[in-house]
Amino acid sequence: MRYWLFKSEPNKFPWEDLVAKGDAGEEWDGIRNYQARNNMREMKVGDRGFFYHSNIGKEVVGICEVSAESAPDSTTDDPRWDCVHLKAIRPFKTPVTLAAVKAEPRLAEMSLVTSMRLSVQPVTQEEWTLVCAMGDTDAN
DNA sequence: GCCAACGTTGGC
DNA sequence: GCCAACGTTGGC
Repeated sequence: MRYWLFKSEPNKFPWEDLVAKGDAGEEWDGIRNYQARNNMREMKVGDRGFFYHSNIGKEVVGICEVSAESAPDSTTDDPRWDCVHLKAIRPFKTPVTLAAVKAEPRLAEMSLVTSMRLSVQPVTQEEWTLVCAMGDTDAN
């Protein structure tokens, strides 16, 4: 299983909206960046991801799961773009802020720090475990 | 609201 | 294939 990080602006699609979708999950559409798309193409059903609120909050607020592998993005006719489906697993007990990530030397190589603008990022096992611990949240 | 970073587009 | 212009993202 691999780990990822998904960004969302909370005034467009907040964590609570993904929770409300339940097990049906949500198509993670609208990604128009090749690197982000390529990351989604590598995902398998059951992969886990952090759900990060950009702009407002700037913190990891929950854990989600890939519920369908990458398929054509239904919001466009452009065949270049496809995306996975996500469903919510559990919220973070304590959200982990970007400031906290930046303040942690062991997370200096995390994509959230090094590739700030990438909207779908890979996360290593070590980063996953550490960020979950910082958020007082079950990593599994 | 500003602006730096950076990805994409399109003229040449 | 280069690169300037442009648009978007996202932290501050």
